[in-house]
Amino acid sequence: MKRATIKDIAKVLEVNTSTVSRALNNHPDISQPMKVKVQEVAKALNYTPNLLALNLKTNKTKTIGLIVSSVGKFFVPSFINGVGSVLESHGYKLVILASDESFDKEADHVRLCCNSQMDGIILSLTNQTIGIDHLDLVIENAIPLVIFDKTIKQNKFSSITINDAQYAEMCTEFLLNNNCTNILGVFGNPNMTITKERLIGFNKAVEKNTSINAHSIFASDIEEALQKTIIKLNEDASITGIYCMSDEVLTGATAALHQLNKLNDIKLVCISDGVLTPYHVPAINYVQHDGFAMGVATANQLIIEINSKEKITPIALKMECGWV
Amino acid sequence: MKRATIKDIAKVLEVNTSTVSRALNNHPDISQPMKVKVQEVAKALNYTPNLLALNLKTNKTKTIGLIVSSVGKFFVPSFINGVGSVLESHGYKLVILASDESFDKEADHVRLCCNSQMDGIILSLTNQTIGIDHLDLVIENAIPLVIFDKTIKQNKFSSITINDAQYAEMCTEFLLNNNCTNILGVFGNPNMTITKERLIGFNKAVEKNTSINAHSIFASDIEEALQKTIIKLNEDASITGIYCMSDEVLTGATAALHQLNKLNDIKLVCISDGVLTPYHVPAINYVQHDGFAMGVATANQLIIEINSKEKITPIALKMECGWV
DNA sequence: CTGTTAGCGCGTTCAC
DNA sequence: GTGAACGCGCTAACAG
Repeated sequence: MKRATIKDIAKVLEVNTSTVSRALNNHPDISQPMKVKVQEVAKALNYTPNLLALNLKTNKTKTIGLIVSSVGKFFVPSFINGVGSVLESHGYKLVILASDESFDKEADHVRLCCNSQMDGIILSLTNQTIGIDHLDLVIENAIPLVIFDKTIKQNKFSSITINDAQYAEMCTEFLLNNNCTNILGVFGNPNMTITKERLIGFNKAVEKNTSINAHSIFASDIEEALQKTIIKLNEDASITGIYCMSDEVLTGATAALHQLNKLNDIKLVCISDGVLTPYHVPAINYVQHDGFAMGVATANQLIIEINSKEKITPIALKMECGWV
Repeated sequence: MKRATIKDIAKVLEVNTSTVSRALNNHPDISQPMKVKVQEVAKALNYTPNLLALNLKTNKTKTIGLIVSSVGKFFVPSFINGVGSVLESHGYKLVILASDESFDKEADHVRLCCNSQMDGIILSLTNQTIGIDHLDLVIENAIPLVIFDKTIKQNKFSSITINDAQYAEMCTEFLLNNNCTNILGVFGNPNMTITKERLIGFNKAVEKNTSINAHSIFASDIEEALQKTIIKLNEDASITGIYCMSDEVLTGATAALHQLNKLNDIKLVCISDGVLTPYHVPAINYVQHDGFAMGVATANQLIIEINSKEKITPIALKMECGWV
């Protein structure tokens, strides 16, 4: 049986479709008895509004696009859950688009979001992205867009991040305060602003104290972090503290320590989303960069911008992170 | 500037909208020069087709709904990437809906998918779901739906799973072959069919050999797995092998072994998506339940059913898993 | 209070 | 080869 439309229910009641439409939308002009009758027939016919027709009419889709390099193990899943929980309560759907660290794909996805008339976009830049000209389309179409976590310097869109340098510095100082005089910083992909910022914080802490010996390595995935950490620790056996900028590199570094049987000799500290980190043994100190909370904040900002009538001035929100 | 429509470009060329439409769709009836002119104006006006109007016309949305308990750390992210990679190449968008292990939410999301006229649905049941009556709506609307991983006995929809009992048995036998005579099985939420199946496999292996002592515990999250494993190991110090049915409980069990300092004394084996497991030290043997591959298979099956003209007879695909 | 009409943007008859 | 007209399902402006 084909899906019922307001036309069908209008036919049954021998009234006009617009009457039905207004009755269903509880319009004040419609009499109570009529409303009741319409409701009944609607229920009997299993009527549900055709959202596609509504979309066309209102030029809204109640859909948000989330463009992210990929749905990895860390941070992003929590972030998605955070975004999802907010969007759901506002009746928005969330479309996931993976850019796979390719700038072209990122641009494609942005285009897709615009062409599909999405009501908003949430974006985390790839490590290849060095400009935001590809987002001009978004501005032309007046689609609210919020950038989170991985961003670059810009002032056209709101961004939700943390103070990367500050927390990296905090972590590094923790090592120094724990009598580590020779430390290693394990960083992610060097192209990312987030990496550069965290490196700045690391160096800042190191430079405060001239007696410190510091190394740093960059790794784009777990395996690379593992290999480079092993090499570094073999080169310099006197390293006693490691700062990891993310859960991903932490996983590699931890495996390296395991393999070298140095898990109890070297102090670890990291910036982590805090989901798996609590299960590290020996216990590990970390600054919690809560993905869920950031997802919630990002989604909320996006909703604000969507609902705002006037053009909003972009904000740059730095979220607070706690020490665990 | 407002978005251009075929009307706008028709006005510029002083032709009818239908001419423009046909020209853009490369209809044979349209003269070559006209096609060229239309293309040019379209480009000049930055024209892109309004997908919303097309959706209404064709009753298709090029959108697939993925309903999953939540986007956790294990398996699901890889699965999403697998699904996404296939869907992208077919021009479909992927909407993520989290049911949060609530049957009501699952039913709500199914309803949403139907009302939004999604072209297909991919579903993993919550651990509360004991029937599929809430999917009748899907059948009425003739929307292709594929169930993966967490399912129950049914014959209305295609399902993509693994032979849970078989691989659980295989894992357990591995322990027995490694001289473990007292073993512990760590399982997930006991409501899930997947848990029951894996328990069956575990028990089957155990029962083959009467001299084996076996325990089993059930845990719905990492923390519970951690706590219960500790208790069990304290109760019976002679346990020398642990089978973990998933990455999640493995994380808890590993933490327990760490804490009890038994990591090198107890043999671990598990069914894992194989993303973090390779970094376990000491190395751990596992049957790889590849999330990405399952995502690809599920998406492919869904595409087949979407493209099929006739009603398809559901298949129940059991994917092969490799031993690592 | 309810009916009529028009239109969202596009594709598709059926004419000419 | 091109134009006119209609319809997808729904809402809003205008009547009465």
